[in-house]
Amino acid sequence: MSERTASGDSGRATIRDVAARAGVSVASVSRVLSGNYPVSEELRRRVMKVVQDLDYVTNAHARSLAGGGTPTVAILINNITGAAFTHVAKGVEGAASLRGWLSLVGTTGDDPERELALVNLMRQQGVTAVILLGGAYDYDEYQLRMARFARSLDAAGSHLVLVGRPPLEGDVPATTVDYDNEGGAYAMASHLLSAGHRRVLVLPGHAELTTAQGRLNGARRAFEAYGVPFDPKLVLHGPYDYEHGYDAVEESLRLGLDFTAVLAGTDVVAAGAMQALRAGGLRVPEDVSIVGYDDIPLASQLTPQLTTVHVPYEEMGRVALRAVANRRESGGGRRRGGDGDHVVLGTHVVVRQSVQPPPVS
Amino acid sequence: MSERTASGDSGRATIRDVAARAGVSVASVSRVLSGNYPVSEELRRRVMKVVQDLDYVTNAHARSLAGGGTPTVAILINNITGAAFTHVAKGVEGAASLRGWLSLVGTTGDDPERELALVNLMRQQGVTAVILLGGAYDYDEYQLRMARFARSLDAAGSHLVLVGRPPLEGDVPATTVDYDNEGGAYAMASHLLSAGHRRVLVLPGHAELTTAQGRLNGARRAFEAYGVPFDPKLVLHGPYDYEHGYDAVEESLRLGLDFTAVLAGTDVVAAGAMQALRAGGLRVPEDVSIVGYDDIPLASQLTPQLTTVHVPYEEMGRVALRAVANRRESGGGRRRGGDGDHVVLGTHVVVRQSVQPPPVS
DNA sequence: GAAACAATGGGATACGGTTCCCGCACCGGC
DNA sequence: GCCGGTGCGGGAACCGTATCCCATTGTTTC
Repeated sequence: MSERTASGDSGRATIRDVAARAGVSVASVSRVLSGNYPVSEELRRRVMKVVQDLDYVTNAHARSLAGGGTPTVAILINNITGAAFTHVAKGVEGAASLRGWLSLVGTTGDDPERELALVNLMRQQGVTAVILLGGAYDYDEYQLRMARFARSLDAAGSHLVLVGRPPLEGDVPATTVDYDNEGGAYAMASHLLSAGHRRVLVLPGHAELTTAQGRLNGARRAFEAYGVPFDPKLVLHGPYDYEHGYDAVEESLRLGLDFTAVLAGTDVVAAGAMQALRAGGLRVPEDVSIVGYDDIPLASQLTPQLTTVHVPYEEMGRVALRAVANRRESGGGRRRGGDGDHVVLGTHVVVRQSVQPPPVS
Repeated sequence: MSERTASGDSGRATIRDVAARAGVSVASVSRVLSGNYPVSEELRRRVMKVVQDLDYVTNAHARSLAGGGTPTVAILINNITGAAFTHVAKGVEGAASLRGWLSLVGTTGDDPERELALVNLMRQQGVTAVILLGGAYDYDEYQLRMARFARSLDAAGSHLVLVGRPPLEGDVPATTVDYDNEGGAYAMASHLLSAGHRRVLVLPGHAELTTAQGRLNGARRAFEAYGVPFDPKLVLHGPYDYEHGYDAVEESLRLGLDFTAVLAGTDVVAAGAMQALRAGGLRVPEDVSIVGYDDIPLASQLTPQLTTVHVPYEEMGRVALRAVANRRESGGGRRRGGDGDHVVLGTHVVVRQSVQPPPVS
């Protein structure tokens, strides 16, 4: 009881403690626990007994230093409580733990500094991949920044995955999992147009956000396809939140803008817009129709239930993780430019109750 | 270029590579990077130059093996996309990264097996604390199970934190961060009673869930205090989701149950209930009043805006992390039973627009 | 019956850092 | 001019595990 193998020792038990107590070598304990080496039944029993007595678990840090270790993915997200991308996180986490992988989570809060710090922190952790969630701001510097991340992670044996943003230009070692953003917006706008709406208030989101740009483009293309003039004065940019939806509609009503439908950039914005319409004495959808984007649970919980664009967020998360896993299994070779580097998932309109033909004036 | 210090080497650069390239010892590089040892300006420059050239980051696993390492907390949650407890996660993560700590996230999906597996996985990772989020099922086995977790983590130098559930009985090394659940329900029910409601449909949640039990008890106590008979037939148990709220109310209307208000176990349940009332041709709050619990963003986005109980979820997360940090700084001594082991945060009613006196019949 | 072989356990080393301990150089004071 | 002190850099011993390589034992084959 004088040695450091004393069972009452503070701190956690080591593999040496187990070996000593079971009267076997350290190597044997390791082999019993790994299970990838022939071991006699007698030895296994002896070791497992002690493992349970000591409530021993292997030290993950030591294990990964020595070569093994559980793969870990880092999920970087703007805001955990955000509506849509938490579903992506769920998809990633679910697929990861299905394989016994771990998930680290970091929130960037839209702060480039924090983003950089987190990427480096994750690089230190030796994560298998860093998965960046959510639309990006289309600044000039952005492409360079991401390319730097990608190369940096690649050099460290890790990998960058972009989810929900456009792919990087040039020969950059990164994977992108995207959805047909513009196509969804096109379909959604077409739905309004075919219902007879001609003057539509568009709330696409922040002008610099890639997501918003895509949604606006899709809508505009639909108008062109229908030969309907697209009025830029009916486009109001702003953040993807309830307040913006409310304020934008309230302001539009105050200014007496003429519109019979609202094309909101997200379901949450649609919820705010709907509330403002009601506050202004208008009925939805009898007086004004309204559609959203994302198809989060909220959409089917509003009254009337919201017609919106379904985005397969959770599936995107699963796809992202699968891409990482495949890459790892196939040796992570330098087979860039092939498929698999950029996956685009489809979107579709979910018709509910918030759209009607415009009232006859 | 024959040695493994060659710069074009695959895999990440090591501290040895940096040392060799800078022509200094490994110890010096470590000291420059740690910054906790006097180093000449000349040496610092030489080392930092190489660090940047090689884009070197220290290996977190090696570092924590050797003693240092960034503290990491594990957040275990039922469902990332769940409404209320993601805010706790946000609070934890925010407070953690403010200190440079990392957050691991795992989802249990209400599966005890997965919970156990995750706790062990986190123990392997040597996390500073495991933070368990969300109400618990009050099975007999539960207390024993948690006590085992607590001791197991404690023995490994880690610590268990329970958030949003009642504290463990007996001398167990765990910290609990709780909110005044029953008090909030009492206040909420009182609000309905003082508005004149006497027959209230109560949807507390699953009967076995500690959260639901507390909310039901609070409501019952309020009825007693007001001298109003509490009708058990008006209590419907079920999951905390939109569908349950909808179905429960629909069924109640079908059965012709007599009530003038709905006391929902959560805001999401209230949303479902509200929808079902409308579907049944009833107006809210003119015909039936309705209240929720949690005060998630959804509450103020419903029409009418929901009167509910505010629970300081994000703050609870911050408090949980602060408790862990304090414990760590003060040596994590065995000062159990003192304060700080159980923190209870207050709740309060947020009055909005979903409550009116009952209609005169 | 001896040799070749399969099965299984042990010793030693490597993984990439941190930190203790020591040495060297340069300084001022008596 | 010599000694003690101070400032700073290097060598080496760990941290806890996986695994390579070798030794031992029991078994099969000619």
